[in-house]
Amino acid sequence: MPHKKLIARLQAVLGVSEYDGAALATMPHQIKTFAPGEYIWHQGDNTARCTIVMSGFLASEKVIAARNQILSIYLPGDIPDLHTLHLPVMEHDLSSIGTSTVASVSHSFLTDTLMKSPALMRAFWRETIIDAAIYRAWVGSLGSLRSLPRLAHLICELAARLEIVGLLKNDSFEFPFRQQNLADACGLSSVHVNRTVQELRQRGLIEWEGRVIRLLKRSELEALAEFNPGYLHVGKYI
Amino acid sequence: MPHKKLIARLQAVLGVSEYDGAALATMPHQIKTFAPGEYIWHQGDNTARCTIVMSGFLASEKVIAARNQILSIYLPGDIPDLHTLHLPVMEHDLSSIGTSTVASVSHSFLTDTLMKSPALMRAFWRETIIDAAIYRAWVGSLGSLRSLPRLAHLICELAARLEIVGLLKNDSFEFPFRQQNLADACGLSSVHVNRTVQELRQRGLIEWEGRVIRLLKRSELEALAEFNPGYLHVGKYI
DNA sequence: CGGGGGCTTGAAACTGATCAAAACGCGTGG
DNA sequence: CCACGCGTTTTGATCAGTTTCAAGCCCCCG
Repeated sequence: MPHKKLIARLQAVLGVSEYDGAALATMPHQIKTFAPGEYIWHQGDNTARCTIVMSGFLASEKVIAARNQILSIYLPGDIPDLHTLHLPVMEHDLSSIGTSTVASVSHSFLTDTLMKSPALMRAFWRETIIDAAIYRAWVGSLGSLRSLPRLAHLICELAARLEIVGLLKNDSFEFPFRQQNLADACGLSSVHVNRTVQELRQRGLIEWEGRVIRLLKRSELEALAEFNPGYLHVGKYI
Repeated sequence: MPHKKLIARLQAVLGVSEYDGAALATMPHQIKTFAPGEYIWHQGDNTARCTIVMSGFLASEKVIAARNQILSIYLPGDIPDLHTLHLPVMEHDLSSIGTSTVASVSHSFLTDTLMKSPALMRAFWRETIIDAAIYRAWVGSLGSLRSLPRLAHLICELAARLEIVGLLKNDSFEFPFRQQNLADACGLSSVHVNRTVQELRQRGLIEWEGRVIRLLKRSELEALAEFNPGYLHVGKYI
C-alpha cells in the first residue's frame, strides 16, 4: 500500500465506517522514481494515468514571459494531475524537486471506482477543492505580500501541509529546494531570494542548511506571513 | 429557470441524453440583487447555501498586508461558493462588482441531488477543476507578468469566459469595474493601473468608456498577455 | 585536485508604489 | 437647468523594492 498518505487523507474525510478500503488499497499501480529536475509530464502531454506523490516534492511549472513560474508544489499524499481525469491534456509541466517517488494509476480504474461510490468521488472532489484553496492563498500571497512575508508564507504552508501527513518533526522537514526553486515559486529573482532568506535567518525565524529546514519561531513566522492554515481544511471534515 | 447559464454549462459536459434536467431546472432557489460593493458573504460566515451568479460580477477578496486583494472574479453561470458544500466557513469575503443578481440554493438540496447522480457530481467537480485552472493562470500572471500584460491577461480571460456563456458581443462586454477593482485583482496600485490602461488604449488594444469595454485587436491583446484559453476547458468535454 | 553548480555580494537600472493635488463626470437637489 | 458635491480618473514628482548584470566564493562530487 505505497500510497498510504493519500489513503489516510481520504479516510479521514470518508470516516472509517463508510470507507471501502479495499478498492483503493488494492488499486493497480506502478511505482516510479524521478531525479531532481526530471519531468513527470510535459505541457501538451495527453495523459491516461494519475500520479500520487509518495515521497519528495513535485512542482507544476510553466514558462511565462521568459521565466519559469512554479504554479504549485505537491507533496506526499497529493495527486498533482487529478484534473487530467476531466481534461487529459496537460497545460503545464510537472517536474521533480529533489528526488521523488510516485505511484501512477490509470484513469480508467479511477473513473470506474469513483462512479461506483459517490462518497469516494466526493472525497476526491474535496481534494480538488483544497487544491483550489491553496491556489487562492498563492494568489493572495503573490498579489499582496512583499518578498519577506511571501517567502515566509510558502515555508509556513509547506510546513502545515507536511504536518497533516506526518512529515513535520519538531517544526523541521526535508527541504530539497534550491534557492532558484523558491524564486520560481514566489515570482522573485534568485538574487533577491538569497537576500530574503538571509533576512529570515538573521531574524532567527528559520534555520536552513543542506536539505533540512527548521522553523525556529513558527508562530512569529506565521504572523509575518499572515498565514492562517484554515484554508487547508485540516480536521474539518464534511 | 433563472440560472440557465449554469445549466447550459453543466449540460454541455453531461451530454443532453444523460442529463436529468428536471432536478436542476426545478431546484428550489431564492433570487437576490446586490448593489455595487455590497457583500454576499463575509470572511468567517458559516454558510448553508450556494450562490449562482445570474448577472453581473462577483469578486472574492481578502485584506492582506493592508490592501484589498481580489482572489477571483465570478460571472454569470459561476458558483463562487461551491466549496462551502465541503467546508461551510468562508475564508474570504464575497462582494458584488457593479450591480449583480444571484440565485441561492441550499446545501442540503445540492448534496442530496449530487449524491444521487454520479454524473451530476462529476459535472460539479469539473466546475471546481476549472476554478482551480483559473487560479493557476492567475498565479502565473501575478508571478511572471509585468503590469501591461497582466492587465491584458485579466481582460482576455474575462472575455473568453463571457464568450462561453454568450455574453461577449463583437469582442465587447459589460464591464462595471472601477480602476481600483482592477488594481485589487492584479496586485497593483490604482495609479499604476490608470497609466497601464492608458497604454492599452494608446496601443489601440482596447476601448473602455463607461460600463462597456471592447477588445479592438483581440489576438494582439492575447499575444501580449501570452493568453491561451485552453485552461478554461472550452468544448473539451470528458 | 579540479570542475561546476549553487550561493553570496555589489552596483546600477527599472518598475511600480506612494503622496498629493487637480480635473473630470455624473447624479442630486435647489 | 444650473450648481453643488462626491467618487473616480488623471497627472506630476519622489521614493522604495526588486531586477539585472557581473563577479567572486564556497563546497560538494568526481
